[in-house]
Amino acid sequence: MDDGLLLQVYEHPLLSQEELKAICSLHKKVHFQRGNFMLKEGQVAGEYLILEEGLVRSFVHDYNGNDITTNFFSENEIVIEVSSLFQRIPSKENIQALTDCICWKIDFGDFQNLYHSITGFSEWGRAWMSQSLFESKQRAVSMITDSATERYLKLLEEKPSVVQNAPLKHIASYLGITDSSLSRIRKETTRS
Amino acid sequence: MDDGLLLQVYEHPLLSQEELKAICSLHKKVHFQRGNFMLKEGQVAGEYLILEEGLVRSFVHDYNGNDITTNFFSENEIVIEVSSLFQRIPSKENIQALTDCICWKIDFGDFQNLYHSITGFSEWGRAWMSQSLFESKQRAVSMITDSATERYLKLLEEKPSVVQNAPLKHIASYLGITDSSLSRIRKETTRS
DNA sequence: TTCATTTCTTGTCATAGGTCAAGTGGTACT
DNA sequence: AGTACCACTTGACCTATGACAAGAAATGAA
Repeated sequence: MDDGLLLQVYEHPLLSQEELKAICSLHKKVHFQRGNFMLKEGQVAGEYLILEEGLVRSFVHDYNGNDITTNFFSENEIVIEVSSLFQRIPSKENIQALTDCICWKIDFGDFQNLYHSITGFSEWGRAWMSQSLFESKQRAVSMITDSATERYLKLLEEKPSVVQNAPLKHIASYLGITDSSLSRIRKETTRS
Repeated sequence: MDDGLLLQVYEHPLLSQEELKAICSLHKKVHFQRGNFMLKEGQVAGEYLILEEGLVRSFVHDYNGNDITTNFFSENEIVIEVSSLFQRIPSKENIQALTDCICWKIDFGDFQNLYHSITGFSEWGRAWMSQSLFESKQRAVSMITDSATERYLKLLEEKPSVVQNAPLKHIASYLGITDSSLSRIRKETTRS
């Protein structure tokens, strides 16, 4: 099994080589085509994915039916809807492949067994989730303190592959602006 | 020990009465005076609190030195800086009592012992954290889809005690607007 | 009670970004 | 080749909210 990627994702001081092997062996390779949904709102997530290749977004619908991109997932990242997976409730979010994707999948049941039998794994999981929470809070603060242009430039720096590969309208809704505005911002910031 | 509050907070299908007792017995009552800091940026959190009485806020500083309130904690809520506590890193946030407070405190070491010895407790913790993550993501979406007035009305509905007890400037920075704007919004929406 | 300080309100004016609508270029299907 | 549909750009105008500044009202300390 070609699991270099997984070893990197699960790297944690409390996890031994044997434990890592056990964890990795429960992942299966899966493919998604551009446009496919990994999770649709209303479904209960039964697994999560580790993205080896491709670009993914999550989004919700606002009351006007417009969709708001809530996150982008790039290579080496965990693609997951946490509330649905861990609280066993229907997802409010959709998760969709923006390009063809290669992923490693692990089922919730297998995950649970590891989580409750390997101390280091539950530590890893908690650390991962606290990092996600931190990033989410940062996003909210950025919406308050940064201008649209600053938010765009930050995204460009932190996830250049998103800016290069995602349609402008998805990037715009992620940044909290209209696509017209993003088009103007891009024009301004490119001309240098 | 008067632990009705704690029993309510730790309510979870996988936790037995004995386990709940063990968990509650590791909490100690502590008091804070209005204005006191429960955590300052730069410190590593060594505990978390359950708020029995009072009102608390967390905040960060933006690059102009202004502070941005990132959250309010009301009675029965867990007052915590997740990243610092679980990743053992210095906090970027401050946590401060807005009124005199009565809390129940549990130390990180005691928490860890429970977390790794009681299956239901690690499930409870994960569920709690995934709920926090959900709320944080909702906040980011609300910043995008809702007007300032709508955000204010939502806060009023969800946490009326905050609107009644927190200074206007903290509420304003939490909502992502200036205090002048909030003052006008309040005037508009009150006149009914 | 007085003075100082903070909190909140209100006014005027400025601006980032929204709305709506038209236009261009690309891609896919028939 | 023609048609339909996206994705993106651009223009003209509008609006919510910010910036700044001056009061008023409340709070707290001496």
